[in-house]
Amino acid sequence: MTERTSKKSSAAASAPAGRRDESRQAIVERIVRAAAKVFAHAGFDGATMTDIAQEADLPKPNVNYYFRDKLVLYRRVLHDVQAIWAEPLDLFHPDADPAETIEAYIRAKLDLSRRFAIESRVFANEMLHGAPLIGHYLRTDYNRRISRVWETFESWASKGLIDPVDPKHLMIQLWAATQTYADHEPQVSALLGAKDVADVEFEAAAAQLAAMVVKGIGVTRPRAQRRAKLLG
Amino acid sequence: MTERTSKKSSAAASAPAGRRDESRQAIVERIVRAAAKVFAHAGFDGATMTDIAQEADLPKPNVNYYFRDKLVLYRRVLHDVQAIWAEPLDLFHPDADPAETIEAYIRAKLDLSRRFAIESRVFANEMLHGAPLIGHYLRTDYNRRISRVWETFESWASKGLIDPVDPKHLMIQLWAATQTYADHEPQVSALLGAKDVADVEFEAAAAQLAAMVVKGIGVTRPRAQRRAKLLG
DNA sequence: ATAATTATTGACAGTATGGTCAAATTTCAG
DNA sequence: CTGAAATTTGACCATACTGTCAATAATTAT
Repeated sequence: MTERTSKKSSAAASAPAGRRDESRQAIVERIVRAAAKVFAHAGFDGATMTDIAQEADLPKPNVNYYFRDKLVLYRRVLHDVQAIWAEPLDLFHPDADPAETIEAYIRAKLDLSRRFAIESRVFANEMLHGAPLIGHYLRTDYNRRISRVWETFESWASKGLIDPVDPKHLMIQLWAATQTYADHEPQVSALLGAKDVADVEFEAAAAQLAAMVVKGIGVTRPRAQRRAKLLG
Repeated sequence: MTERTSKKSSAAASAPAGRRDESRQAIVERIVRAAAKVFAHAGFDGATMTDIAQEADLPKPNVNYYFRDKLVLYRRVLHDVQAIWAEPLDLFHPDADPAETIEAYIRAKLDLSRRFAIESRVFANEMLHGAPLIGHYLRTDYNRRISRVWETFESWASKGLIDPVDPKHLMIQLWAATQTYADHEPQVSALLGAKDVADVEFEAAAAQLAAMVVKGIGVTRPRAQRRAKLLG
């Protein structure tokens, strides 16, 4: 993810022909970061290239040099965002422990909300506007990836480890409950009396949500014992 | 909410002096509805007055005749939205039944998501952009109104009717879990294999969420009996 | 009827924004 | 050192959008 100097066709090595690749990477990343910030705060239409350039501390045409137009830049941001958010789904395995898995998932999602609040908002914005760009991804890759989750819940239910629940609604609701700490920050902060998202007690949120869900879907819990056996 | 012909200062009655009040009301409402639709789909910056006018089937300057500028129109939309969403909070009373109340709240919120998906998205958008306009409302009126909820949970917990939970996190998470059906429609639809929000099984979503929460926070349930007694 | 008030609408001015260009400037290969 | 490729940047153009205006029409009070 850092080194990408792929095909050095002949010999020599180093950069393609005109500039230190390192700096280029750094600049691109700086622009993407700035763009994410601006997009998150203002939405696609509200974000101006001037704002993004300013945030990246670059003259405006320079941004256009690295990203042909605003849409390309937005796509790039969205791509990065999407990659971040797909990961916690992989926690679900048919033979994983339900309580542990659910708790880990909730913690992972809440952790992302805390650490990547900006990216979360970009994603939410895209969703709110009908997902014109990532709609296809949702209906293909994402759906494929999450099908593992359905299988997992089916397996758990058939083994009697949990109540029979519709995992789809559960996952939708968990997604929402965890994202909201980033996406609805003003409301969350107002309710909790916190200054901003950095000031929120994520640990408490995670613990309570996990406990409620685990208990609420009737997870049977041989957790402590099994864990002890496996680890010690 | 329909009739509003308040102060007819002198006698005669009817309109102020130049036009049928009825038509005016209707037109204003048409504009607001159109604006909500466009704002929900495109956000404040993405929405153009031209789009709004077109959606309302009016020439553009006519919109500006009824609403001085875009911001005033947006404020009006936001005001209506906010009024809709505050209501379900009033379900919470210290001596109400926890299971019934929570279930009713969840159903009410999900029903709003279904019936007022557009308005929900306008609200979400405002929140996503830092709530520049309703931030103050959140920190004052809304916070005052929701304080009743905290008292209610405290009362329930002290009576041993529920586990001791932090109602703030619970309400935040419930809010999110119910709003998401409107705000993240593309994702929800993709997961459920539904065409759109109208095609979603809200009944299943509500029932499962309510059951999970009620069980998850350890609500003791004399519900069926008490209810039977009260109703005859 | 007549004047006053309210509403409608085509045309337009002012501004903001996205994206381009061409002239520097820097970097590197040979 | 020299030329080619890459990069930087100020100036600029075309477009889109907001809000206004003035001319016109509809409506009502007197």
